[in-house]
Amino acid sequence: MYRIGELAKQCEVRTDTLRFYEKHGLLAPSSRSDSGYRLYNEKDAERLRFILRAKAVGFTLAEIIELLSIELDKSNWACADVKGLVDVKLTQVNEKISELNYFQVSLKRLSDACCGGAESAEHCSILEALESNTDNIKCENNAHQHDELQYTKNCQSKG
Amino acid sequence: MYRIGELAKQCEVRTDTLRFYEKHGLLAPSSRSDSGYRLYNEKDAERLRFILRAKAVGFTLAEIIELLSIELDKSNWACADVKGLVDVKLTQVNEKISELNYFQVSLKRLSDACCGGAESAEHCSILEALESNTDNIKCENNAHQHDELQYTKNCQSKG
DNA sequence: CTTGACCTTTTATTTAACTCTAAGGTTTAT
DNA sequence: ATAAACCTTAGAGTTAAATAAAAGGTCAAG
Repeated sequence: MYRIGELAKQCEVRTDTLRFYEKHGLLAPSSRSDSGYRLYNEKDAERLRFILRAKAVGFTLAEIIELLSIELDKSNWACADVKGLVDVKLTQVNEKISELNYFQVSLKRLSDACCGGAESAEHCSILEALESNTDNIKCENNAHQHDELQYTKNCQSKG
Repeated sequence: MYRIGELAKQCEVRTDTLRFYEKHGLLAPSSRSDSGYRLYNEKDAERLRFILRAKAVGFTLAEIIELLSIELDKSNWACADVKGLVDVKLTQVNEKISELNYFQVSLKRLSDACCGGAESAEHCSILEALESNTDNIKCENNAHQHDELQYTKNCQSKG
């Protein structure tokens, strides 16, 4: 039997987190001491590790509650149910990755167009792109005179 | 001059959002009507479009406030400052992508190990992986008997 | 026997970016 | 003139997952 602090340390979470999980129906200690302290047994600890593993692959707590309800009643669920949850999450993750990839490409394009030097931002390609249209970035090539390495490298490659 | 609803429609945001931006210092209408209605001019509209473009490449509102303060006082800032903001954001985006890629790979591995059929979840590879260790997934190959296509395809490829 | 670490509870705060509600004033079209 | 559509304000609610704070009880060591 572990007290809350012991289980928390073992699984590298905070005691707050364990109380939070209890309040939200993810994990309750199987007993209490005479003085009201939470007492977790090995099965509780396993359940916590299940939760943490599910979190580590991207599930939200709400989704983990679903997984746990299946886990505790496996014979009444099909593989299709479990795989369904995974696949829905996979789709969400892929969508988020797509969005971030778009950010990544856009930011990279902005960054590459800018010399990044000590020159005044008056002709900064980044600001100009945000002023008009991100899709059509002009390099600040001839806008300010300098021969900074990064600038030369970036802007010459744009023709 | 646009009233709030007009500008909102033009830029495909809600009036609530414009009031929200005003409260948070991103965009204030340059004047008010006699009856207190917000009146936005073309410059205000440009500023809103700047905000929306910055949002579209992944900047938070707090970061956009920084960008706007540079935009309004360009000559006192250097390209390095602007590019710095972009590059910091780029790093954050890349980190987030890495995390999501890890989720993606993990979920894919879970999904592929599971037959996804109508069989009982009692031997579901996904649940078993979450019970013990996500890194070492066993296929439910011989655990339940069936010859579902997906299952065969997935699990045979694992040897 | 007291100090400090640990435990209890309830309630509030955090972050981001809105979104909604309530209660009421204004404009426009019919 | 009246209904619909629009505008005003202040303030509360939403989501996710904790995290913190306040006020107090418990336990082991010295």
